[in-house]
Amino acid sequence: MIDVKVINEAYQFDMMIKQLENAKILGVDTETTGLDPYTYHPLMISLYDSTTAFVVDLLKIDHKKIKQLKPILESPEIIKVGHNLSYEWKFFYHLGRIEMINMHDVMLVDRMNYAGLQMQHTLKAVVLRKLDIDMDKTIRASFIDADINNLTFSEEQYYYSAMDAVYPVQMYEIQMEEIKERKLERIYRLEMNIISPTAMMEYTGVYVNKSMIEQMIAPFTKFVRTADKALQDMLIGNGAANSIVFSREGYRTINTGSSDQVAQALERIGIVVKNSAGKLSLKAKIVQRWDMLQRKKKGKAYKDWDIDYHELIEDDEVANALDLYLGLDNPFLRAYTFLNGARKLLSTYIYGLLDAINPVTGKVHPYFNSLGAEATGRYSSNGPNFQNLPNDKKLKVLGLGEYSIRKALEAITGRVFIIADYSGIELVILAANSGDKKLMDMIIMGDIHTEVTIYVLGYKSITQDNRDDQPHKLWRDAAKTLSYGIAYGTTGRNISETLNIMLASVGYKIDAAEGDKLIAKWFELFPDVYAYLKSNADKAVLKGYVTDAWGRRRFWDMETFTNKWKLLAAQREGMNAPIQGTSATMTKLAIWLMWGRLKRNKARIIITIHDEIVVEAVESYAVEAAQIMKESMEQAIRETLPEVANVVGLYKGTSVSPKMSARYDK
DNA sequence: TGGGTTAGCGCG
DNA sequence: AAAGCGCGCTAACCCA
Repeated sequence: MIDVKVINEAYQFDMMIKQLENAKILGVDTETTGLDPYTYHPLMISLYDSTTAFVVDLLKIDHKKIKQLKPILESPEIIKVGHNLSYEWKFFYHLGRIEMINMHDVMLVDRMNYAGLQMQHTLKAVVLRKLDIDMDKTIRASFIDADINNLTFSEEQYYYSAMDAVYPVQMYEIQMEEIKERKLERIYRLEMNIISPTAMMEYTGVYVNKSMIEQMIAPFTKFVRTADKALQDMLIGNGAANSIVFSREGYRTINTGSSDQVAQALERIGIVVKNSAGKLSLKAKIVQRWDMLQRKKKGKAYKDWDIDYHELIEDDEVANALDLYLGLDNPFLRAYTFLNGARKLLSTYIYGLLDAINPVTGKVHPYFNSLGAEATGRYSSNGPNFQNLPNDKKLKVLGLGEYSIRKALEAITGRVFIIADYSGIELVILAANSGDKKLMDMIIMGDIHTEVTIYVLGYKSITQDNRDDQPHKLWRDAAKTLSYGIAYGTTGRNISETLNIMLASVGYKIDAAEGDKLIAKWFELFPDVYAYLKSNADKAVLKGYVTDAWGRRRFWDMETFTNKWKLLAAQREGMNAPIQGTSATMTKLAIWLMWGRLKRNKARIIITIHDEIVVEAVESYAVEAAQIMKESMEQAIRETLPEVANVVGLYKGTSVSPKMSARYDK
């Protein structure tokens, strides 16, 4: 039985501190009324030094005393063990400006040790697997939204809070053993190190210009409403309506937000768009493919729709945008896909972003889950997701190019953003890991995509000088898609479908078999890449895991391989995982390196998007910060891809190019 | 009403 | 029938 000591008087707290100073290992857990440090109320701190479990009752202890934990939590001698420690990190930083170090996060370690196996990583799930203890969550304390004016804790609640610090300590040795077995020591250190910069990123947040976003509501709503009304009128006028519903807002035949309803309505008038499984689908890619094929068939069984948006729509702006959208020929599909795109931006990024603004800081504080993509090791972001904000091009295609979601993210007064990214890093990794000298040379010396355009697609008119002009750019984009597709384990069928759409305007058309030939041709050019990808596909299937440059592993449940499709999926995933994993490792290392060098009060890492790192720095420090970022990112390349160590110097400023971006201009 | 799933789409 | 990798979010839809 664990000895639990409740701390509710100051002298007890002081005695606890004395004892903990001698600890070697310390379990850490906190209880609060919510998830957001700026708005929640702290309730308890649980600490376990492997002899005593302390529970500090923060309803009774002065929060100023939390600062006394600083030497313990910041001690490099005492290892802090907990579940999802970025949460605890923010807690102690917020309440005591404590920067916890030397951590072992049982949640992250479990994600790393079982990457790809789709397991649960809650404390309850990990404790069940590692300690064979079933934590009873029904008795356990939950204090979300608790009314602190009316709150006292029961003995049971103290006990169960204490256990949240105890179990992680009991799992420590077991997990360390697993790490050793898997040879994950180096990745483990990196993942634990970046807990601090990750937590700080979340804590710092990003200022979002609220009024800039609010100004987008009216035009975007207009676009959605107008396109919706046009589509309704077109469906009704052409006999696709089963019923018409009148309301205060107007009339409608279907809910255009339902792709199912739209697909069925279109089916009624002979517009039957199906995916390869034969199911009705209105996915953009499927729609584009269908539209292209119909264009070819014109004059046969194809009904030519004579619809003029300008007759249906009063607003010229919307009608003009609809005229051009995606180059689709069919006016129904054009209206629908356009509507769908505009609606997505309005709901997810305009309203979504406004909802996410923190009432205390006025900033948005997304979570950055450092092993969110647990299969490959990449970060993910949520609440809101800052890794998929639409770029300006997307808005331009919709005819809303005068607005920008990304530009609404602004550096705070007196600071600037510095954005540094690895460009085309996945192909660099592919070249380095496979040892394919030819691919590496093409990346470094010339332009890989232009070369592939010439040698694989057989389009010879492109040169380094004309590559950005049409139609050459079209071909180069197709070559780029082919190269990245290959790194993802693509198939001939997929390549044929994708390239046929991309190159439709120049009359390009190949079938699946010809797609296979293109892939084979690509591999003829880069034979070492073929051998490398093949060996990873084999490893995934035969050993059940593959490794990245630092030994990061992705696993598969080999029992599922009796299913042919799961086996094929594992081979594709096996080809890609070491590439994505190495890229993730590289970016994480860069984050760790710059975190150690950037002056905390002058520069903060605020966002990471896979191969990009954004820092917010005071203007006078920006040049120095940019240099530190550049050096950190280059060092990260050298330490993850030693093969290219001598090469990096050659593309100083291109492959690693911190761009100064002064978004602050008030 | 509330949770889980599906379709579709945003990003690298 | 399934055939490019990795994520998260919204709305619709289904079921209890």
